[in-house]
Amino acid sequence: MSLPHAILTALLEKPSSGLELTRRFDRSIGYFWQATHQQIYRELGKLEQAGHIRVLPSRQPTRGQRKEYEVLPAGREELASWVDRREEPRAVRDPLLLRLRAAAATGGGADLDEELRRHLLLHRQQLAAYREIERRDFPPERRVSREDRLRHVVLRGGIELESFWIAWLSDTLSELADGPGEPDGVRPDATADGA
Amino acid sequence: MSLPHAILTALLEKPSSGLELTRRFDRSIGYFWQATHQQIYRELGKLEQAGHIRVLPSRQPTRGQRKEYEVLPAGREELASWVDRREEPRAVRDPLLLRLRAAAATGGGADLDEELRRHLLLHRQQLAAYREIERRDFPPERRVSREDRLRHVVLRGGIELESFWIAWLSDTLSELADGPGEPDGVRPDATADGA
DNA sequence: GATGGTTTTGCAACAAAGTGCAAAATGAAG
DNA sequence: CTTCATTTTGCACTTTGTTGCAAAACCATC
Repeated sequence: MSLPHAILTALLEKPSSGLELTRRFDRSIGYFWQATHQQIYRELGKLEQAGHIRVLPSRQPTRGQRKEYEVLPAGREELASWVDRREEPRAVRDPLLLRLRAAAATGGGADLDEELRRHLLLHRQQLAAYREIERRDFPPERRVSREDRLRHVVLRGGIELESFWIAWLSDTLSELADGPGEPDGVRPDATADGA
Repeated sequence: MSLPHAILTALLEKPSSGLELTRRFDRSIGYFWQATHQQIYRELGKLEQAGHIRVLPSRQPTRGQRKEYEVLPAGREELASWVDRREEPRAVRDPLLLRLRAAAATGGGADLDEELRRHLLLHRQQLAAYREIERRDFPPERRVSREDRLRHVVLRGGIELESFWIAWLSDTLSELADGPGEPDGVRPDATADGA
């Protein structure tokens, strides 16, 4: 539902071929909306048919030939109207939270800790990547344009989301680590069944 | 991918009919994984065929007749093995962040503020709901079971996620509010083209 | 005991997202 | 100039999620 808009945004920032778009979805845009090259090509086709984008230069062979796309006025308008639309906040839908709940229900999840630590590491790496981008692209300046501010707050969103995960994972690990505290007063010490 | 596991978890916590499950997906479980009743019935059918759950008592008419499901050992095992599986952290995929970026690209988004404030309100309400659940279900006690701890950290996850959104939305609103600061030194005052 | 509303279950069609695979062009190596 | 790997594009299939609608049971009322 948002993929076409993600693509329009990317193409507005810079006209690109399908492959370039794919690469850009592995960086910037993709940090907030992922897509494989297959999805992208499919959507490019639809957007072209809808008259929202067009192929840039001359050659028009069918396959294997690079095609650069640019956004047409209709596409820009569609994107602008999407921006102004009202949409309900996306509800949380996270498998990890669900898995913890399932662990509570089954009484299992012996080595959840390892998985949590693994996620913690990954989120730390992602946070570092975002911080690096912020350092590079948003040096502390006054008088920045509205556009720059928008891009910056989006990045801040990514940064704070990663920070949230890191904090939550850390809390969760320590909460599950100290004193498994069984309901019946049993104090299982180092036995591996704390999980 | 996770829906069957969400259902198994819910049924482990308490055997239910499709309709009861639907209601429970509007509360607890649904806070982390949403599903409509149609999805739920479809999935119940699959889970039954897979031998993961079964209809509880006697009557077996076809339609309109209430059916209570319970989890079978095979279902519990499937769930437990899912808990122990490794899964990559789910990447961020949020339309609102994307929309801000689109606003930067189109130069539009005149009344984004209103939408941001609306989301802020909704997240505050959700946070209040979570806090209420926490107050009711997790009074400050020592010696809680591992299961309770798990359920509690999941709820904390929800609470902190909502807190993140509230903080980010507030920051974003104030960042976009003060001095639109155009790049060329132009200071557009109340003119609506700040967007 | 027919009628009409509500509850509970479910099918069917569609839309969006994810995966596997291959065709046309391009370029390098023998 | 043939062969082979690589680049770029794209089709086809599958799964997952969403929406619209309806059938069977159940319940009340006339």
